[in-house]
Amino acid sequence: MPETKAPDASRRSERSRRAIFDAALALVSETGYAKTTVEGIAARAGVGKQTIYRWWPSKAAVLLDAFLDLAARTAEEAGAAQGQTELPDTGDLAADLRLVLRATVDELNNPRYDAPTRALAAEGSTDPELGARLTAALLEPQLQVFARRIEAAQAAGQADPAVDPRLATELLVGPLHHRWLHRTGPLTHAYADALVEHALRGLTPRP
Amino acid sequence: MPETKAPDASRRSERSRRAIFDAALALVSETGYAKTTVEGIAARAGVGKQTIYRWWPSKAAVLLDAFLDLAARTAEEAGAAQGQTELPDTGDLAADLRLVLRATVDELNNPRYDAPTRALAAEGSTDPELGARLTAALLEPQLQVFARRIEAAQAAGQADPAVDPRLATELLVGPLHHRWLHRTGPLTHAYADALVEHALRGLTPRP
DNA sequence: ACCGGACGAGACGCCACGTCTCGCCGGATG
DNA sequence: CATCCGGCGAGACGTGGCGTCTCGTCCGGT
Repeated sequence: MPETKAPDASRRSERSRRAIFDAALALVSETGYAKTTVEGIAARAGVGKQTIYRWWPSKAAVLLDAFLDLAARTAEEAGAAQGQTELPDTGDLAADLRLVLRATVDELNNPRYDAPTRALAAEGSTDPELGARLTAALLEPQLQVFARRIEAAQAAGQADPAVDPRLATELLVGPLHHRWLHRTGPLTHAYADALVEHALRGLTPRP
Repeated sequence: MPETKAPDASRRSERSRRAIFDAALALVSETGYAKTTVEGIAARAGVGKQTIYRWWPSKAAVLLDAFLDLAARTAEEAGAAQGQTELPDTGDLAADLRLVLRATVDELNNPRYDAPTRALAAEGSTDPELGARLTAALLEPQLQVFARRIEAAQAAGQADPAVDPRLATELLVGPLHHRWLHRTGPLTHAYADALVEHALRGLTPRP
């Protein structure tokens, strides 16, 4: 059963694909995700609706690919060919974590990223399939940056080897995302620094 | 300018209000938030659409009030007259935190709460006004439970008095919500316990 | 030169939205 | 007890986006 559908990807128009990405990101930034429609994206991109529905199942899927494309392009021009494959390691764990966490703060505060990220997080929390794609393509690589740096610190004796690097990562990123998502307080570099310090030191008083 | 609208709340039908809450929660649980419609809620509740639009601005607002009503009722039958005003204090900070965090885990794992909570979190992350109401009515009281217990621990010398109780709370709740929202791993009592331990102890190795 | 399939454009039925207009009914007032 | 006011259930209505479809057109590979 060939599922009655089989578009030929080799014939796909790169021009249309890019135009759709640009239109989707622009509309979401300008008018918000809720008011953005597939028809609107198609019109802005100068593209037929069918061209969108041929390649994506939903508005959210379009935005996800558009955002991944944006992230890949900005990452490419700002560093190595691939995403954030490498991580800083100056030998000072706290300093390195502060650096990356501050960068995360800046990213979440950037209006260009904030609106699409919120929309995708919202959609992903409701739609498990989209959420899985979002996590795998966007969130997981970012978490790996922290986890690998922490593993290196463990090997160097700078961090407790008994701690699961994954849990340690969530201890840093979780509060940050929580405060951002629920607008429960300001997202500042100072907050990122405090998070690093307390995650490393713990809350128990020192003798 | 009376804004051309002024429904008389004293004449409101309690019967219809409850029926709308029941219908909204049932439909969201059965068919999901996305497929739930205002028309569907009205039909299921045996109510005119106008009765819903007279009292709520949107589907999300209805669900929020319905969920608050549900939470208030279950909290009332399970404890004091008001919400979670009081918190356990056995003198053992770690044990008390484990208890509350495990309860949070159970709540997020309960399908009856999971679906509406996800929907509200999604809507609230996109709609700032609804998000503010959600945070104030639901999230903030829960965070206060942790914060107050931590403050008491600081007064008793069980926790570092220099740490902001609010930040300490986020250190516990943030990772939990993060893992739940992005389905990034299993939500278990063991995870709650590990969170408490590492938040208290920190990641730095002990000499 | 040909041919197939993606393309832009837009028509189509469908459905939920949000507004409106009916009588109806219930509980407050005189 | 009679009156009246306003929320009530019901549903009609215009609007607009959804997702599918059918056109020619155009372009790239054979």
